[in-house]
Amino acid sequence: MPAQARQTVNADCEINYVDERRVRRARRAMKSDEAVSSLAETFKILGDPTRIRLAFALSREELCVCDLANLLGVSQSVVSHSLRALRQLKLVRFRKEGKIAYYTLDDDHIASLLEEGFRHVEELL
Amino acid sequence: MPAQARQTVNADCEINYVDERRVRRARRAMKSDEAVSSLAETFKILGDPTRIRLAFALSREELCVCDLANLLGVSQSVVSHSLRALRQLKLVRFRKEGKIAYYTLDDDHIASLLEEGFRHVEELL
DNA sequence: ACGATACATGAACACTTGTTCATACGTTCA
DNA sequence: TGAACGTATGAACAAGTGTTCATGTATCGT
Repeated sequence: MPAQARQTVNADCEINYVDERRVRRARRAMKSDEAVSSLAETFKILGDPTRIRLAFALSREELCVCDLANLLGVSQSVVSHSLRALRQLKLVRFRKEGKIAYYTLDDDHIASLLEEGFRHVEELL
Repeated sequence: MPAQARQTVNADCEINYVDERRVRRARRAMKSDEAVSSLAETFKILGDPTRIRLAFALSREELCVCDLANLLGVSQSVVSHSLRALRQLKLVRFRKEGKIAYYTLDDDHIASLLEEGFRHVEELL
């Protein structure tokens, strides 16, 4: 047990068995607070069935708000609010053609994220 | 405009311009409700800075609860509660050695998810 | 056996979130 | 210009969430 271990201070466990090497390696690898909280917001937005279905559909097809409401079987208001959330995080983008707004995924990373996520959960069924 | 378009019914927009082909393609590609809500729960759990840092650290190092608390600078209770959430979704697993619980990521998909997610957000900084 | 340690958990609270309802905005068409 | 349509948004409420505090359980050293 390394001597420095005793330096670590935590209200609940001021312990002396801490594996300092592992902690230090983990600390060095850790991402910035900015990146972490930004990623947390992204995951939080995707942590909703409606928005997942929206994003997934938009990763395959460009669709307008009304099409999306029909596709998902939810109200136009829900779609609009949901799209706003996705828009604010730049997950989707849209173009307007007259009064119709056509949405698509803004980022290939998000499509990959969804693919990878579905691979994960489908493995557990 | 295809005739079937009129079949689509939605309280807010019973429209006739719907692009039926796109909607049908999207509907066919859509994942099952089970997969979607399961993925939503996974993202929801990861939609929190503390749990992201926990998961990310555990993707690099096997660590005990107290090490994690020290690493993240949070209370043992927060770590325990957070790990429980991750455990319930089978995102982490642990082994007990005496009174010490060593945690690791349970699934490579989750590590990929985090990597892909960080690539996404770091591109927007 | 006893105290200390490492971890888990339940309750309670402040805070956030998703949905609904109503309404507003911009565009098209007659 | 006015009505109908597609979309956006604000307010309000129920439901869910993260944190704290207190306490419980299991293990270790003495």
